[in-house]
Amino acid sequence: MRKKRTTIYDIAEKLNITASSVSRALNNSNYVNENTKKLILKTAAELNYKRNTIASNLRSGQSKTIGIVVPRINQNFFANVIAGIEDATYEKNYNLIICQSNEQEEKEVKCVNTLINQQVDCIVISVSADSHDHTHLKNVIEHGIQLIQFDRVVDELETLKVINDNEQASLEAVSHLIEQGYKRIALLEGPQNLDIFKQRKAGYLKALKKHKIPVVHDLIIENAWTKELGAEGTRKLLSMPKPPDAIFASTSDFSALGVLEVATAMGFKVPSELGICGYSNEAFTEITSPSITTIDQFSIYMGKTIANLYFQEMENKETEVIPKIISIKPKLIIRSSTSRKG
Amino acid sequence: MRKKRTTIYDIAEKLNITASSVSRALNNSNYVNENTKKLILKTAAELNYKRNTIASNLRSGQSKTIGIVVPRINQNFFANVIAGIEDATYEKNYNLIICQSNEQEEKEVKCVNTLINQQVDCIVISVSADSHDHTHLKNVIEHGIQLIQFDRVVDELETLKVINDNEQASLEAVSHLIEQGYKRIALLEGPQNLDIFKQRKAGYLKALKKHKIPVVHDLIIENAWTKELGAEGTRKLLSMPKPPDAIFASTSDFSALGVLEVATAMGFKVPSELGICGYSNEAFTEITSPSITTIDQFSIYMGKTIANLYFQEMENKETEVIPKIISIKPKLIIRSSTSRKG
DNA sequence: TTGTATGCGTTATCAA
DNA sequence: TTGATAACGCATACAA
Repeated sequence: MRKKRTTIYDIAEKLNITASSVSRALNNSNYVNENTKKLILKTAAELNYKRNTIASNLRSGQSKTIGIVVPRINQNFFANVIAGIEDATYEKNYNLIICQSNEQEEKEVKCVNTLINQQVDCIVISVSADSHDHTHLKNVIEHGIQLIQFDRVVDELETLKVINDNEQASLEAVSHLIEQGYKRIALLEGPQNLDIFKQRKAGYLKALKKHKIPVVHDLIIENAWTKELGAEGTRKLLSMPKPPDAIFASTSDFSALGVLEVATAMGFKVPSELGICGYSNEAFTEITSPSITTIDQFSIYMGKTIANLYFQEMENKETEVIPKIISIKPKLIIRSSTSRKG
Repeated sequence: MRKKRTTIYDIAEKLNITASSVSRALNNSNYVNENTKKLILKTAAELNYKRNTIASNLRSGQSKTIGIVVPRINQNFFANVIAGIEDATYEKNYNLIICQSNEQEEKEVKCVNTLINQQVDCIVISVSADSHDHTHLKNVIEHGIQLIQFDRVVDELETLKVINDNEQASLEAVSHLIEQGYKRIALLEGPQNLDIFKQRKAGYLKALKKHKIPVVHDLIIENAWTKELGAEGTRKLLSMPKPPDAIFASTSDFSALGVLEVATAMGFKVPSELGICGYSNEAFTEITSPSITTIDQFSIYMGKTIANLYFQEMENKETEVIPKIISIKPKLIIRSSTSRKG
């Protein structure tokens, strides 16, 4: 069923020249007669010739392909980062191979290996939640493949990194809550083996300390990073004898949504009796009632940054000093769910 | 910087055998001594050998890669379809190359050509809004590459297709509105060069006809397929001397959201004075107030269906009759924005 | 069961 | 400016 494709030999044969000349013309080399070049290009178009990138890649030893591994493709943040990367790489004729780890280390390892097999030039990864062993990532480096971590990074691995300043963002969010007069602020935290969640917690603690508010450990709920878990944690919190007057869902807006739903169901008024702050600026946070205060991570921009970082690193090998870690400052988006003053 | 990778020759050399034996062992051929096979596999692991998929693909003439072209990666529906495809193809060790056309025909053509160059085995595409010429798609077929269209398909192109039954879904949605007592039902329609939007309009017209409601052309708003355009159309509709009592935003939930915002701002009560129905079951439709009635397209399932369709088609070449078009019946999700009866 | 030889389509090097 | 040839790494038909 697969018909034979036109190759440079077909073109050469038809024009009574050699494949080398055809190859040169197709690559716009200067060492071809202008007229034969035109003729070759014309014939190539007539024969509907398409370059065999695989053969070309095998010969040249590079694939012009970037591999991406994310926990889930269809999560807003990741989809946006990928879109950003695609945008920036498209112009340079790079391809993207996308894999999702489904938050499982085992699948993550398989994905990474596949990408190594594929001879990708660069692997961009945000590690999965249950990722603990990192030999597969070291392997990437050993194979001479550029490794760029983003968002969820493994700190001890010395690679290029593009991250959000999570601690600062959390600090600002919690400070904002305090300024709004909230005094018992609860934290929904994410898996602490992921640095991003550690940092968000650190920002929370820092804000409390800065404002001399004591840390109440009962107000910190572990592993509340889905809507359901967020809801569950909220039920617990709001049933306490002294419930919190604000909840910082540091894991995600989904978790914050869980908070909002439970709070509303339990008759707590938002924001007057309970302040809510999420994380990620998912589209829906703007249209809930009340709308949810959250933190924008500039995800598309983050993708573009990742791509450009790679290109820079390629171009100036050892000629320029390149920052190894790019930290993007997220932005606190203040909305109704935390606005009880002016 | 890129170190030399281990090849089958390195393994062969080390074990004093030939590359063919190594190749056979690595491919789990039966024509290798069990012991040497074990030895080879062990040595391969020791040397951190990774198969060069590019070379392998060049040799075997197939790439085990599926190319995907969608208007936007970070749109919920497409992200979900891709996630579904990834899920189903991952087990079979297929790779995905993802491109976005940004709704531009020119970029779509470039994407498709890149994928042809990459020797992908299959191209999965949902055409962009301004797509008119389809020679690039015919080209895919001419190159012996399996072409699967989904959602936004070009009808006249005889390829495998996975679609939603848009007409039926719209018919049900509008019928539901009528049953709820709405009498002047407006339609926000999408670009009519895309079949999906034609079909949705057809469903709308069919429902009116079925219930003997006359078509009022002023109630049909063209090209209202973003939140902004939906809002604009709604302002127009609700300013009419005889405004509609329901709006079917057949293009998307975003458009429906625009309707809801404008309606609320203009003081129309939803659903009592104005019914609203969207399309796609975006996550946010569940949490607006009121929640929005919409149509679920089973996007992840759609992705899996696409992948399985490809595998079936590959396996039973000419042995079985395969349906060329798979139509998935979307589901009407009735929520508050249209519920004014018991 | 193993080895030999060849080709997949392209490009780089060298010679003409 | 063009042509001949080798090489990228792997897989397979054929011979041994």
